[in-house]
Amino acid sequence: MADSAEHPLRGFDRSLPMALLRAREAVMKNFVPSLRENGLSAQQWRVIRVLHENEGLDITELADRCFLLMPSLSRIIQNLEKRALVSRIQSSIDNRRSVISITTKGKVLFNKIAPKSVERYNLITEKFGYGKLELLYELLDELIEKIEVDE
Amino acid sequence: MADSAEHPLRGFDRSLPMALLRAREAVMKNFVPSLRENGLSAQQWRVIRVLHENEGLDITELADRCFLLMPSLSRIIQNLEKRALVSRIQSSIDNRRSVISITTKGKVLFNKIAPKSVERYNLITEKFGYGKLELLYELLDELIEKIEVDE
DNA sequence: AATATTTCTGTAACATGTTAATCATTTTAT
DNA sequence: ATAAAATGATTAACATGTTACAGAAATATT
Repeated sequence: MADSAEHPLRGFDRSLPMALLRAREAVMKNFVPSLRENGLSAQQWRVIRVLHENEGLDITELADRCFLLMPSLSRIIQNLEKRALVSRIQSSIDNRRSVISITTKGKVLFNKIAPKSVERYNLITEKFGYGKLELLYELLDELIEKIEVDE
Repeated sequence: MADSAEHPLRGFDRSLPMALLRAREAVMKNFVPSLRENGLSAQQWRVIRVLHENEGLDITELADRCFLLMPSLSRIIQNLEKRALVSRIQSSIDNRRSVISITTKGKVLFNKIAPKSVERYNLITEKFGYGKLELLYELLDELIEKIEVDE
């Protein structure tokens, strides 16, 4: 078509960031409360989850995988550390670096919550359709990829 | 297929909320800085934009259209009001209600920023393709709709 | 009319998002 | 070996996200 240059500012309801935000909220709805029942925020759950998948990460690596900025993660780790859900050990090679691991208590909590996450995901898959979900993933990945080329 | 019930917890990188968040970040990247140059956050821009489209909204209505929670919006309006970008008038019919409008100064700012938003959107449309973008919108809408049925 | 309930808005308290600045510890350059 | 630059992590400061609570005004109930 190549008529993209002629479109005026799209109505706010139809803007791409809003559509993505609304979809995300819809997906997360009804899962956040069950996290709260277990004393976790969505972001804290992300950290727990990533550490369960991959034990022993330095904070920079963890921030990258959790898609959290360092200042946020720094505070989150302090919080989780106080509750003994994660532990921190200083690297002997590089004194700047800390390595974070999930504790046994953290793993127990993970195993308690994980089934609810699976359940939620299965419900969405059922309602929306497996094929469409896969298509959506592909489109989102491609969108990100194309946007980030030379940017 | 109907095998949706058998999937274990998806790898974190591949979780739906994360995919949506990453896509949103990619879309917003390079637009937020140009907002900052004009002294606005992304949320403040949302409010300005919605008020420009639709002048004279009470705060509940505005929160709904901006997809912001009331406490956040309450603070944002106070901020924008101090800077004379929006104005508030008490409803004479219902003393609880405030009606918010964009000021002339707010409109000037909107007109300064809007072209950059259009430009950004056109670039994304060009890189990703108009057809795929429309497909993405449809999928996101359908996802939201199906999730929110009896929920 | 008096009371109870709902509605609109705001505040409180804490967690997170975000940019900038800081500090200590490497690593690199000279 | 020393100064300069880069790196890992934290803190500062302010805006926003989020749940709970509070207050005032309108509406419904009795």
